[in-house]
Amino acid sequence: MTPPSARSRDTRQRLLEAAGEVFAERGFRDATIQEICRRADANIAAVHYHFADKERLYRAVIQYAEGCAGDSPPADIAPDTPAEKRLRGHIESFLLRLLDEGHPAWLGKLMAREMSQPTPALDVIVQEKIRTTYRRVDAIVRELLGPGACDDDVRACVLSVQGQCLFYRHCHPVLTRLFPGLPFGREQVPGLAEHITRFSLAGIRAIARARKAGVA
Amino acid sequence: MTPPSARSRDTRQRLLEAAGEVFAERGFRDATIQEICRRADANIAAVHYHFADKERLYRAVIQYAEGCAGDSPPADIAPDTPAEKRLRGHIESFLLRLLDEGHPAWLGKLMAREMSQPTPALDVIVQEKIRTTYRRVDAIVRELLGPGACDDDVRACVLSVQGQCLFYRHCHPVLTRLFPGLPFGREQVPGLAEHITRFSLAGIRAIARARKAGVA
DNA sequence: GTATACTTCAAATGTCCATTTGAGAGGAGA
DNA sequence: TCTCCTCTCAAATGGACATTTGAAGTATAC
Repeated sequence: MTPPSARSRDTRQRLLEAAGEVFAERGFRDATIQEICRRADANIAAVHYHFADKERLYRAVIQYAEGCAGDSPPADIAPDTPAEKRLRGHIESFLLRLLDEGHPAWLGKLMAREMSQPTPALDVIVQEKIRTTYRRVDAIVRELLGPGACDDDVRACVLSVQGQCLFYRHCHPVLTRLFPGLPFGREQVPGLAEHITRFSLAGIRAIARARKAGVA
Repeated sequence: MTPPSARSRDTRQRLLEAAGEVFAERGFRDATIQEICRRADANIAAVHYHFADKERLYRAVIQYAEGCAGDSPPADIAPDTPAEKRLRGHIESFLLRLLDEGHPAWLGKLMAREMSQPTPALDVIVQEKIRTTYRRVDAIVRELLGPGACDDDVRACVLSVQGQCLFYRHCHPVLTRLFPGLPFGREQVPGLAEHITRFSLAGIRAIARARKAGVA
């Protein structure tokens, strides 16, 4: 047994990157091993040597992606920041992850794909990533809604916030067709975050008021 | 030349319905003609006889779907209804179209699929359907925002509303995993519509206020 | 330097489907 | 009844890919 050589790790790495791109662009089924290997500049058989088969390659990509984008709560935000600012911070970093075309550009796309067209990998993703993000937003919204908030209201508000953000990823193809001139990339994130935050804060406060009125 | 017989139209029809289901469930690529024909109780070759090939079958399904779900603005709402009520009406009927598991259950799913994973058919859909829906919401939001509203604000608000609605379709697989007990089907539409309307009305008003403050 | 395990390679192999084919059923009109 | 269509059927055909194979190549330990 020899430890994996540098060359081997290299090929493996290149395959993961290339596969991430291709899976994100085309989806699991439409992605071909040939194209992945072409982009990774590797032999067809390399995939089967390093990952056994296409499905396990896909699983490895998902794991790799999860590792890349650490949990990344906007780390530069102190925990005692007011909830309004934390909401703004979350929305901005979430949008950035979704719209960024930079390094693991494919990460957001891949996740979005899993959400609307799940493979067995989704179960793992939900457990390990989505739940964490959800809890963070849950805490923020709960604080904004105030002490008496019922779980249903909290959940609905969290989903309203996340829904607004995810829209720009899921419906990107529609947006580019509906507004041919307008860009929806990382440049637009601050502006979008500003809007979604303002919109959502007002929404959350309205739910809080309605709740109190209803209970009283 | 004999006009298409009743039997023929029958088979064609059954194929369209079955294909709609299967395409919605599995996507264009993963759907197999075999399964479509099995569900339609038709022979494999029937697809090629009636539609020439898989792609043209798909196009026919899209057209058929567009025909089915007419433009369906909540028709029972008079045009002079206040904008708040019209917003509520739109949200409810839009959600219903997205979450309904009834007759053309696959319609919403198919559209959602096109949005995040477009085929060439998306261009047509945008032109013929999405733009229409967009314009309707645009008018409502514009009225709510008041006369001075700039186009950017209107657009952002429209997308916030649509984003919240579409979320429940696009992320349905995630929701069922994140909240295993909770249902997200047509039964839930009134409650969801209530929340999204309240949330969005407050959001839109906040944007209107911010606009005025910024301009003044 | 050579033996051994790790890694790459090009060329099969096999499978899953879309698509084609040619032979018939069924029905309307002469 | 005969004939010409329309429509259905079961069995090929063919292509696109994932996967396998066995022969090299390459590094590392000794």
